[in-house]
Amino acid sequence: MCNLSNYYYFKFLVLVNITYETFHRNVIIDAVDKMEVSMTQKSSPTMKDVAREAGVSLGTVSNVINGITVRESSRRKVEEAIKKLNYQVNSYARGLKMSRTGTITLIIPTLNHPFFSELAYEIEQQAYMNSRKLILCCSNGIAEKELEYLSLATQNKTDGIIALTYSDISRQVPDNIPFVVFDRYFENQQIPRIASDNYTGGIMAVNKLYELGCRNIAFIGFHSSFPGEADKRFDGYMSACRQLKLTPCILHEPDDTPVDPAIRNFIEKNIDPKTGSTVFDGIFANTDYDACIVREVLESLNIRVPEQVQLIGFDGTKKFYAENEYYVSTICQPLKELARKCVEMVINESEEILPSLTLLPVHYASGGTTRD
Amino acid sequence: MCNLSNYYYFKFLVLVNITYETFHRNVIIDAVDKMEVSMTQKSSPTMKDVAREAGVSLGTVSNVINGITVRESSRRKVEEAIKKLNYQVNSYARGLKMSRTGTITLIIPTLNHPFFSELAYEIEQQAYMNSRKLILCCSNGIAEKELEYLSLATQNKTDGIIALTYSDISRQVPDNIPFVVFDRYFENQQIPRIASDNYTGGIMAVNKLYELGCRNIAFIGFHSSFPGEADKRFDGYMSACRQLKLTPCILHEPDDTPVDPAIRNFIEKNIDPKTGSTVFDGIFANTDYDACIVREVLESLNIRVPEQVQLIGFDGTKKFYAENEYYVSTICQPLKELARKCVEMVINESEEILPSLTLLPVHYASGGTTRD
DNA sequence: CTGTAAACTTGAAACGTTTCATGTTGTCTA
DNA sequence: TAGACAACATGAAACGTTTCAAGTTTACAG
Repeated sequence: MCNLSNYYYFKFLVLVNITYETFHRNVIIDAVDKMEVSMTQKSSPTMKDVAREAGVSLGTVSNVINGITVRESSRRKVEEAIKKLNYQVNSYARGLKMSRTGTITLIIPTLNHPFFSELAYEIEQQAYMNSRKLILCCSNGIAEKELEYLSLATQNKTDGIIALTYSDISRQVPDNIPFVVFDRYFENQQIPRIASDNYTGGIMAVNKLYELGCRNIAFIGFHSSFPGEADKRFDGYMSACRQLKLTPCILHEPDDTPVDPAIRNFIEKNIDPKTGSTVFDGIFANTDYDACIVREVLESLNIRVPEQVQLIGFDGTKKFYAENEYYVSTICQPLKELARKCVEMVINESEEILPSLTLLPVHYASGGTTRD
Repeated sequence: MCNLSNYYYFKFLVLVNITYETFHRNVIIDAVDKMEVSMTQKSSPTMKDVAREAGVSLGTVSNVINGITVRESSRRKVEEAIKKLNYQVNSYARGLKMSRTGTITLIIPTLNHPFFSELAYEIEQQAYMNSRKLILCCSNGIAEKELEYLSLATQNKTDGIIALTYSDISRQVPDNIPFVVFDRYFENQQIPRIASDNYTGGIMAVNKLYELGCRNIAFIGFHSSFPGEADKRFDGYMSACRQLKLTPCILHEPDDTPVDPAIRNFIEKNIDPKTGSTVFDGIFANTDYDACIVREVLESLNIRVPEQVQLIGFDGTKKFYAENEYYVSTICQPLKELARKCVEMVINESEEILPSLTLLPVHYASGGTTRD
């Protein structure tokens, strides 16, 4: 029974015209099992079958499949047999023997955010281009789930792990599984980390706002309790303010703060009663997510963006219904390149020593919340 | 060499204080291999190791691991040994023996659309809850890639396939791999299909617009050349118009038409020169994607939504920066339930005959493009 | 204390590959 | 034509599980 697909099962019922109940009697089940063997060739053909069909040995078939040189005549016979039997390698047998499985595991909080989903998408595409399968694990940022997924991954002898977690799982990663970390900053500094150049991005945002006329630039952001490269955006902001001799004006709370009220409160506190506008004329928001909320709050307070306040976010989140349009003006992370780097490093075919930190350049893109 | 992580490799170089070049001489490589064996215990412990450690037989260890009853004292010994050796099942060996791998393969066009990414997310969560791993395949809707992914999946002996494709791959699916299809309509009608109740959704949209005062309701949509349940939205629209005695007003083009110009053209053609507004006062757009573009076009023509024209889309696409807010008023597909159904049916633990079509109910949600 | 049934344990065989020492064939030289 | 070497083919062993027939222990009734 167990190996019959439902479709096939259904066909069989029709064919033999018996009821479901009768069907379950052992006698009939046996009959079915036998039929199955003769009708469909039950389990897929193996290399042995191919070898027999082609009249060569197991080793020769293996050589053909793995592209090892084989006499032309043998190769042809084997290839014909493979086609005839519709043979497919059993990658679990291969995995067992080789202890290489051709899978990469991605541990990511969620897909319900365009940044994560796009990153996951790009990583999948890169994995595909490198003939790897992608195992997707959405941890929701829950430490226990992160660990559980990790141990699943090691159990499955995955060939590499790409992680974007909210807890330090590096201690539990076996030495022999390649492991790269996106953005996050672990205790074990030897683990290769990949991120955007957030620091430069922060500087870029402030400079852009300055260039566009802002002289009073606020920072709005929420920091995770778990350290990562994204924290550098704030550092970039501070550094640029120093450079440009601007007075910082900052909302920087832990990320368990309710975002909307905090932003509203911060903005209201900074409204100049004389002008009715805010004391700042530019805002650098730590993420596009924050920037979108900032914009909504500003609009609800009848402060016009970008006329009264210009706004730059971070991430490069694109409108889902328009290729290449952004929800807000933003510093774009190079997602495709980040994905490529992650996959390349986790595969690391060259077997070189990997840099412990790889930063990729960001760029600015206008999204209507700035006057450019 | 090959099994050393880079981290470990690096440590080793430091330890032994030799140069990279020297390192590659065979002699030294051998030395390393030997060291590795003694230093880290190279490959993970196997059941045999556990059995030896616990002083029981292989079969007993297997029984403990698989929750088969075993004498209490043996169980304890085995569990201790497992902990001590940090044993983990090798799921490739298990997969080989059982020809069950614990994986579900999802073939989906992309993650760069909130509908797909949310669906993928929910399916992953369901897979996790059923102790399955999710292999993600983004085909970009390219037929060849769909087939390639499919054959990868069968080669990997996946336990089930959930597909949302733009070509009929059903013929290539082996009989013995459970297969369910999301939305799409294949030639082979025995394959279980899962979708939202698009027909009712279409009716719902029209009724809602009618309820809100519209008496002239247009349909705007683009149909794939590959048939699916989503085509029923249009049927629902037509049916509701008949019911309510409304005159249909339709833009329904193939989906390779450039969307933006088509919509602009359609709308402009339907502007009443007297009022400056459109002849229709309500629009049902086939997807939220279309609806968003419709809104942008309307706004660019200075037609106000929802004051002059009310607009309902389809899918239930939420704003990425606000839980439970929609980009447009919409008919929501029950993504979580759809995902649950897909996984449940592809696993089909009860081994029942599966319905060939499962439709799940949709519901309306306001998103600011209607006057409610 | 014995006999018997029930409960548990044992280890060889099998799953479908890859590997590799050994065997076979073919080719070229002298 | 023999000898030597290269090229290729062969199939048993191994990878780490599960399974299952056969063996051993335990519990309990008489």
